[in-house]
Amino acid sequence: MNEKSNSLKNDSKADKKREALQLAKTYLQTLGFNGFSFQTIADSLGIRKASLHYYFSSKEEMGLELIKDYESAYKLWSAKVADLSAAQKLEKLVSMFLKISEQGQYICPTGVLTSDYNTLPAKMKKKVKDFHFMQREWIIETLEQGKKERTFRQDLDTKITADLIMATLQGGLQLMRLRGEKDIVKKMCHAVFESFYA
Amino acid sequence: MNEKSNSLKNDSKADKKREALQLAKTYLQTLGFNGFSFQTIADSLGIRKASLHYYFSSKEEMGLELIKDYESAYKLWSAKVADLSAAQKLEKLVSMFLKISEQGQYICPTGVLTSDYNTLPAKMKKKVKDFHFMQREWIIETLEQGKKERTFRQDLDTKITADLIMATLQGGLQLMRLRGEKDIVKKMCHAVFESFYA
DNA sequence: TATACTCTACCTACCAGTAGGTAGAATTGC
DNA sequence: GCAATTCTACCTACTGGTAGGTAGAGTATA
Repeated sequence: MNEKSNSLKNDSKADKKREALQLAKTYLQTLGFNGFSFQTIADSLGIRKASLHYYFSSKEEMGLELIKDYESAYKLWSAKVADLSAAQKLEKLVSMFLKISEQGQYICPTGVLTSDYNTLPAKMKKKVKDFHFMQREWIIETLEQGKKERTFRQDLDTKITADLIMATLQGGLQLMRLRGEKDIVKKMCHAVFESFYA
Repeated sequence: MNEKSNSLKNDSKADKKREALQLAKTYLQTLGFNGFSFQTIADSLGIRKASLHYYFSSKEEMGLELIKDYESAYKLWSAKVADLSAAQKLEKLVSMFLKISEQGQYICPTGVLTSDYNTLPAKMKKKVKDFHFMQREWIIETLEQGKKERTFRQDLDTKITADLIMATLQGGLQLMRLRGEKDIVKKMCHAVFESFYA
């Protein structure tokens, strides 16, 4: 009475919420936060819009969970690359963004949320900022690691360089969307990274 | 009945349309194309929403006129700097973006429209692309000018560098919005431009 | 009087969110 | 072991509000 019914029900329990969040991520990164609605997700999921409110009390809350998801994914990722050299870490960072861009019209979550920033609910604004500073901190630390490892120039301004990397990746994905040429982000990043080396 | 009424009415003739377009630009660059409505503009303008349809048959058409405006402003600007050196031209380009960023929460029009791209009407998508390629062409030519002038490195890849400049400016303004630090765009650009010189 | 401009009044479609209900599974009390 | 109850995972039907857009009347100016 459990083995069999489990196989039937297992996937339609609490991970329907996960499915919804996954869809929301797709829509967020392709259409922006104001570009999709509960209806959009409900239709894709095959349930009613009202039922989504069973999982998320409001769109704002769904947005907050979305960012929390991105954050924990980033933390997981950075733990996985923790033992690499600074140069390798940056290479992996670019790969991650390249993977985003490969999925067609996707752009990076922080980029979308920054564009939509002024229309976002207050709590989401704060979360977006926090997420940004988290990513920035990681890049700064990685650049400092590279200086200690003597692979990066000692006079590298890690803060400005971190901003530069973020802007390049964020802006790069957006150019990619417009032009469809998959390799421009890679080329751009390598043009930037060149100047780091000692 | 004319002298006096003129001073009162003069500005409310055909340039009411210009006023509307100016407001639309503000809203576009702060809230995105889906972040404002005819209602928003009508309220700010002190007229009814329906009256706006006298000037713009649809929001799509208003969007198209908006981009046309940006385009002609860009052409005017590039004509004005035509006689400068390549290095000076790039400096002026940065100044233009800095001026945008100074107006608080403004980001660059191409950046916004790229973020909203997938929700845009077809004709607007095409216009956005055209505008992008126009800007790109200008930067490529300017970089080539700099190579001829022997101020820029001869092995500079003008196409990739043009993309890099655009991504940096576009992404930079977006970081600015999030962080509020006005000088990061300037610093980032100078960090990039450094590597151009011979 | 003609035309330029703005209005009221309305439309349909969609938005986020709420009220209240239900089938069935899980848990509890005896 | 079985009935009473509660919880899960949805549902239908609706609210108030906004979106883009239209028809046609009213008003001002030349």
